[in-house]
Amino acid sequence: MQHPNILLIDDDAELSQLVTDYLTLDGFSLDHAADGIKGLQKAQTGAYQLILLDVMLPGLDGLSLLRQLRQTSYCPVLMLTARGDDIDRILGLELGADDYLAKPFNPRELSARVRAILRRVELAQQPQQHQAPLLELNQVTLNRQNRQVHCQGLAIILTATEFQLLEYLMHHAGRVVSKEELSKEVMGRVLQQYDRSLDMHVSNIRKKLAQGSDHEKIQTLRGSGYLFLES
Amino acid sequence: MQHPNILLIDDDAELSQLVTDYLTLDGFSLDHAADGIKGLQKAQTGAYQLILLDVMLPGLDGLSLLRQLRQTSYCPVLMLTARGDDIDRILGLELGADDYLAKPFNPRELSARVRAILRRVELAQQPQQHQAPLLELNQVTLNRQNRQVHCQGLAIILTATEFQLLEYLMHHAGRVVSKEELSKEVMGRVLQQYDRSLDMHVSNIRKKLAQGSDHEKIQTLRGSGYLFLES
DNA sequence: AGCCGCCGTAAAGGTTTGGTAAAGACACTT
DNA sequence: AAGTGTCTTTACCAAACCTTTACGGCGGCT
Repeated sequence: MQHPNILLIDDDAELSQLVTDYLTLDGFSLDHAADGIKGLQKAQTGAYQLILLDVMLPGLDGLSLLRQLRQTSYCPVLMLTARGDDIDRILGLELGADDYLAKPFNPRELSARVRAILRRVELAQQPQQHQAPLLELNQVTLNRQNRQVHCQGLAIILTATEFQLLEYLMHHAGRVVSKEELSKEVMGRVLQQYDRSLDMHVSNIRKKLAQGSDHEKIQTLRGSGYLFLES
Repeated sequence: MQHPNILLIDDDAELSQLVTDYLTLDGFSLDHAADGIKGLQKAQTGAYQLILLDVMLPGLDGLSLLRQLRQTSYCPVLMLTARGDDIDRILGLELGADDYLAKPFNPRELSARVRAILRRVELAQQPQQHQAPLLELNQVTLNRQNRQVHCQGLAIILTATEFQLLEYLMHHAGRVVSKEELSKEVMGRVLQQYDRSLDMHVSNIRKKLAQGSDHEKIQTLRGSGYLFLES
């Protein structure tokens, strides 16, 4: 990657300028947002390889922003904290920050951490490298970039889970995907007996897709799983 | 792979228990070693699909262990580091760790990274694809991917059990397969006296295949079993 | 020929699976 | 505190499925 795009979300103008200057010198492209609302909007465009996020923010605090962002994006996030912030909470259970740095920090250390995260992400993503941003199959168009789905031109509004589920099915179109696999890969948990959550999501997706066309798209193979039909 | 085996090498008993519990819930089989020496011995058995390795260890530190392991094994390794460890050195060129995670970490992130690594390894091994997705014999085409069966171009709808049964017979075409074997392998139980279930399934498969062609495909060897004819 | 055991299969019976409405749980928003 | 959107759980139902039952055919054996 030649010039990784980094989004800096911080309301301290002086610090922001410093960070921007330093990281630009190190070969990164910086973009900046000064409050949480604008920051979230920019972050959700998916245009960045990494996000530097201040915890203390006007508009929308860093932790809330991260939580919301995580519903739609796995973009790596490095948190900028004040000394004394609850580190455990930031990196802890429900939130998925990748690293943190306490202010005031040494710009060289920031740069080193940024590079470490980017290297890690690159390693982890090598297989999926060339993932098409657009899936188009059986009258259904799924756009990974803006997370929009259309069926015969009609916009379909899906929830985060529904989108991921449909994405997984379409990505493996023509192949039967077991409910176990779906549960694990999409919802991140092992399918338990009597867990009907997955069925509900499929049901809801079908209902929504049916608005655009009455042609069956997701086939049930009783006892085996679901299959997205290629036509 | 049903339950990937993971070896955890860490001397922190509490953390080890936590990780073991969490990953077990996620469908992994965990084994544990509390010091570097035992860890290396276990790792070298080659019984694991992935190794979680703490850097700070009694007996033999994680980096040395990794170096020694790498002389004989390419098993993927995820390093568990303390914050502030020299990430560059861990992931760097000479040592072959696949990823790292700084303590304290989010168990969910650990699980996600574990799955990411396993997926990557699985992808890399796919070229050898031991299971052909398509079986084609005696005018019958059986597609494992989309679970479809055709006979002379005509689509045949089979139930899950029927499909598995036909798959097994076709996979062993030209050899007589005993009813005991079929019952065990396909329906997962030993054949009991007066159990006619298997016969019924065969009967139903025959009936469905007959829609596509009147040529006999599954031969009965009275007292011995069934045989899928190669032509 | 007559008997016995194995197999084919129609039909009946019982079980499992999946679709879906509705209610609950949870987090975030106003 | 009430409202909203999302995910999960509960509950009911129908359909699909598997197994059992029952009867009949056929082959080998005496």
